[in-house]
Amino acid sequence: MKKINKNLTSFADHLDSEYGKRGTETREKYEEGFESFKLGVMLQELRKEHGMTQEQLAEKCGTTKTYISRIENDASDIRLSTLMRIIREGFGRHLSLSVDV
Amino acid sequence: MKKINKNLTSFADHLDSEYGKRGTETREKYEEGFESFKLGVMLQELRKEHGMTQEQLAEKCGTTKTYISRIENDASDIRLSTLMRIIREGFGRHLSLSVDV
DNA sequence: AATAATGTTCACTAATTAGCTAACTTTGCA
DNA sequence: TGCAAAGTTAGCTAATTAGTGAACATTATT
Repeated sequence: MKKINKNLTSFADHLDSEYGKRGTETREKYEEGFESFKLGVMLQELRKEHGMTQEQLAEKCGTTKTYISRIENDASDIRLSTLMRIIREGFGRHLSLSVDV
Repeated sequence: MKKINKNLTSFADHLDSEYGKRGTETREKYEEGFESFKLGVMLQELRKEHGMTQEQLAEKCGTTKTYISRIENDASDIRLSTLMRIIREGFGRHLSLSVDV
């Protein structure tokens, strides 16, 4: 079950198919660790879709493969500005934030 | 021109109506200051929709009105985990991230 | 199997957020 | 106008991210 709309990498969709809809047990379990794990997966997926190595991505957004690895493996929290920079400089894309119930 | 879907506060929609579609001059100008300004607006809107004061919001998510004010006025960057905490604890909602072209 | 490429971990520093209290300012209302 | 509530700003400290290079580990490739 992969992306339908190529123009939008919806992490919500990814979550739904990967962990079940919100409210289910597996999903709730996931939500608890939300901050500590989804972002790395999201970034790694993006990076691989773009066929880049960590080092190539790092160069594009002015950091190091060390840092990229840390983020992908959730060894660190991240500033919003840094996340946006990686997505913008690294992938030429744009981070959208939305708040759902 | 306000929200159509009450279940989703789409910031992208907000931006479109407020600053024009991406690519236009006003929007590009906005995008440049992206990190430094939209988040505060988004949080303030949310807070007011919930009829809360900064102090009430602060209490709910374990911080101070001082900090909420700083974020709303973009006097500071923010950690992703902190943003999520505010939205979760403060509004009982959930931050969604997506990456669009 | 050996080598190269890719990715992870370690150790450290510098920069920035987050937390806290108090003072100050603005806004709303009696 | 005057008071109270709400919001902003100013310092300061502690905790954490971001940046860096080197060493180590894993994965691919020949």
